[in-house]
Amino acid sequence: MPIPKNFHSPAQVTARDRTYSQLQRWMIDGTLQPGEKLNDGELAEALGVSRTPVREALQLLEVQGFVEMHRGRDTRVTLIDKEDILKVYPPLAALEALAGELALGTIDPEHMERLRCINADFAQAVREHQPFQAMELDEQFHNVIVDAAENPYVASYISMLQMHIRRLKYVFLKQPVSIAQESIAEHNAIIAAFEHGDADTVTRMLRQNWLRPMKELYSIIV
Amino acid sequence: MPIPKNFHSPAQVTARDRTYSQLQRWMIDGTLQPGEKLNDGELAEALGVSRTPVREALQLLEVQGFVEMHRGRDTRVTLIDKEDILKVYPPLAALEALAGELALGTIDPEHMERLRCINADFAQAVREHQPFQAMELDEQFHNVIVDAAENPYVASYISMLQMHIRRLKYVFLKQPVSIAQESIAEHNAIIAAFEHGDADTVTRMLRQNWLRPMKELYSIIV
DNA sequence: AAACATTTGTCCGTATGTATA
DNA sequence: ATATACATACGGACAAATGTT
Repeated sequence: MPIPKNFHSPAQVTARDRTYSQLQRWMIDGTLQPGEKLNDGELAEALGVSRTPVREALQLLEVQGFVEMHRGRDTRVTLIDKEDILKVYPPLAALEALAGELALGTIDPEHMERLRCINADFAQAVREHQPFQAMELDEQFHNVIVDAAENPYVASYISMLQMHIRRLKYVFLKQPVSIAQESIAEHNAIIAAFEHGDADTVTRMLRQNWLRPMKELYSIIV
Repeated sequence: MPIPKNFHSPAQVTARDRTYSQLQRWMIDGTLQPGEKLNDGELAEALGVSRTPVREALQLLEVQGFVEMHRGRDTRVTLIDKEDILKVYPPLAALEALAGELALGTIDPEHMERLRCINADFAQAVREHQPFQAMELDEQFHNVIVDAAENPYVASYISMLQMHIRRLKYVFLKQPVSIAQESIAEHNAIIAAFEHGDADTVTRMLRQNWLRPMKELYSIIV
């Protein structure tokens, strides 16, 4: 097993990073509910670290819109409502359409193979009614396109929006939503459009592949 | 002068916020050059605060892509090169096009009046060769549309990308760039398209109003 | 109206990690 | 290879601000 020489050690994950990841997970899966008050001292004790890394993690989460900090008053998980669904998906659809457009010029055979492979697994997960697996594979499919686009500004914002969407799904549905059949065909259409260099179809399908689930999710909620 | 009742105090600006704003300004205007090493202790002394708010400010700037922190090694202003111009503008154009699309349903007469007013001032600033004024008014014009769109996810990312573009302009040109005449006409076309509810023209012109300056800036650089 | 309780903000000392001699 | 210098990460105490009794 060849190990890269510059394997700059696993970059010892810091207390702040662990705290950040854990708090984000808890907010996404609903362990920390929207509107819930966060006491940095309590969190520090619960996580076995001091207040400093907790505070730093909370500030990062504030920038991302997961928490609201009120100077001298309190810190709370941000509230969400049904309408947030209609606010989060459109920018994601727009940026993924852009990513698709950019990827047309940089995508290589290896990327294409990954797309086909992931979509095959995705189709199987849908057939076998494994909603969590399907959701993960759906995200992986889109991440291949984002990777191919080679634009860090686009990539970082897309991943942030995906985290918000995860929270919306978990909080509103309490469980992974079963993904519609249509996605499989849409993914295939996207793959074919990449093969043909058809920019218009790539962007249109990528948009649709996000906006259709948005409407479905929105219509399910009370 | 009517003062809102819930005027939650001037929100006493914290040391962290001051530090954050100041460091960001310095990175944008080139006082802190790309690649420059940042010592939190030195910065703390220079700004008259302790290391904590400096560290916190640096972490926020890291998330935004203005600095890179290497655990136990150093913290530096991120490098930029010519190609970054081609990476920053497209997502901004895509999101502004989306903002325009969303704003079509929410824009009101007051917004329209502000657009006309700002563009008139913008035209004057261009005529009188005041590039800095013109740049500010150009940003204000676009911010009206973003405000009207009422989507915080879109708004926050657009403002971040605008900061990056400012840095690119300053660092590469050493001075505000004189904005092309075309922008005035494009702004008028955007205003007219809003009046007619012409979604296609709104999105197309907003895209063009960013991508044209991108190409100009890119072609000017070495 | 003033003192109190609570929570966040800041300071600074120390520990830990990284690179160099 | 080990030690040393330096920068960042963390911890705990103190200060400031806010809302309440």
